[in-house]
Amino acid sequence: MDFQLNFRVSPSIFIKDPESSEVGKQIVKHSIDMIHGLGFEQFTFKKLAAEINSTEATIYRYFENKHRLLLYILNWYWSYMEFLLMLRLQNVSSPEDRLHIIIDILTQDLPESSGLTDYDKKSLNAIVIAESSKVYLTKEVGEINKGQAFKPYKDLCAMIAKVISDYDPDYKYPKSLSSTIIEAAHQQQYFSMNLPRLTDNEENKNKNFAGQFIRDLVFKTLNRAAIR
Amino acid sequence: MDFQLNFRVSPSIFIKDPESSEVGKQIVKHSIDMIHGLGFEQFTFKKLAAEINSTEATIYRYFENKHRLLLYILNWYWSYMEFLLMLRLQNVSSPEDRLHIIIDILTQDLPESSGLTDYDKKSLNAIVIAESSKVYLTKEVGEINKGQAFKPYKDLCAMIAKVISDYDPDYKYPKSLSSTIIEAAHQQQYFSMNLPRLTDNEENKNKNFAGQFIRDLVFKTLNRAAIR
DNA sequence: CATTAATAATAGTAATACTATCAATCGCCA
DNA sequence: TGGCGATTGATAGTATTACTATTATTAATG
Repeated sequence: MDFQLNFRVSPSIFIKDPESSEVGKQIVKHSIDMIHGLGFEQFTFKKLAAEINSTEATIYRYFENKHRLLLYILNWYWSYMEFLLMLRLQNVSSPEDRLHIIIDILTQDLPESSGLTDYDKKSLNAIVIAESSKVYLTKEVGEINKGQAFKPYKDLCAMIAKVISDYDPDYKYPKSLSSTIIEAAHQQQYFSMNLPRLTDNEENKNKNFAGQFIRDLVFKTLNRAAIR
Repeated sequence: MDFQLNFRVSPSIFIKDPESSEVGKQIVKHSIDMIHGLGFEQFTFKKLAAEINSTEATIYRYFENKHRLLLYILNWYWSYMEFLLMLRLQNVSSPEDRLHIIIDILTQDLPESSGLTDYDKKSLNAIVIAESSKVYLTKEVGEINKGQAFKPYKDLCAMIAKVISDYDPDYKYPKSLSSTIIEAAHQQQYFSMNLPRLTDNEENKNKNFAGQFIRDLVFKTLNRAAIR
């Protein structure tokens, strides 16, 4: 269970590794809560510094700007998701069952701290839903991408795509379907909460609406491989 | 052909209607080009003022802030899309054909100015792909939504959902499928250009990749209604 | 021609997004 | 124990952003 070892973020994301010191960990931990509370736009390093009783200068020694910090958080999340998937899929051989598990993980709240970390999972979940696309929807995508900072996202996407292909080897768009369901999982949750008329979950009554929608979508789209 | 008449944005979006004056039109027109060129984050009212040889103060008389201006642009776009759909669907009765047309419109570039407006369609298209989700991914969604500012998006979504239901009356998620394909159309184009490994359009060779993927997805997901 | 409305010009404020400097602290090695 | 290096805190400062306010011009209307 060497998750910590597995979590190797590209050093291009940070200036100094936040895992390497106590302040660093505080920065990440509290930024998750604050970005959730304030929204990414209203979140500033000054406010974060006040919160952790440190200074802006210190935070700038770890991250170039708040966008990189968000990117770091998302990298952590994507790596964690891949880890979670590996864990939950390890004894499941049927591609169909594997797909069900993947969809559950994508659409349900993160499991409460299993001791691995002390990040607030509710906040992290909310950030992923509301802020994650801001991480790539920037003019700097190209630069960031060169620095390998989207690798964990691509890996996660490739891993899911692999299961899709195992289930339906003839399907032509495994990676696009994979990125689409990852993003749709966030979107449909966000819309359910904020713009429910863009969904069929009006009143936002159904807790696992996104999961049901995506499950239906995926299994109608794919044809189970013939059993040899 | 009373599109101009049809385009009624909720007044909560602007302070003074930009359609009501020459400066107003310049603001919108040039902001589209500049947001495309600089990206939304780097775009400022100061830069825009310089571009149109006006002042910040003047722009602030039209829009409270740049987010509202982006919202205005997107409102225009959503209304325009609905108009385009109505136009192209008016003589098509088969739900299947209607769906094909919808997917084409969602995934292809906007048609070059038919004289209706002088907005640069290339820039507008790029903005929609790269910036549109920022319009709802904000802590102010609730406020904005109360002001009816997402009505054109919801209308567009409902219109597409209606065609989906005509094609497959038993399908349970017409609106979610509709919002999902609208968003996926943008995403898959964005990923093809910037993070192609999240798609099956590596090297970004295929010009209408997003269209093909979505077409496949939609028609596999839906079951054509039995003909009575 | 007078009145009004809109804009330009200018100035100013508070907050943001940084950068720089230097002193205090802490761990570690000699 | 004393000193070295590395990290952080404290403080200050700059350029830019996101506005608001004031007054002078200009244009449009009646």
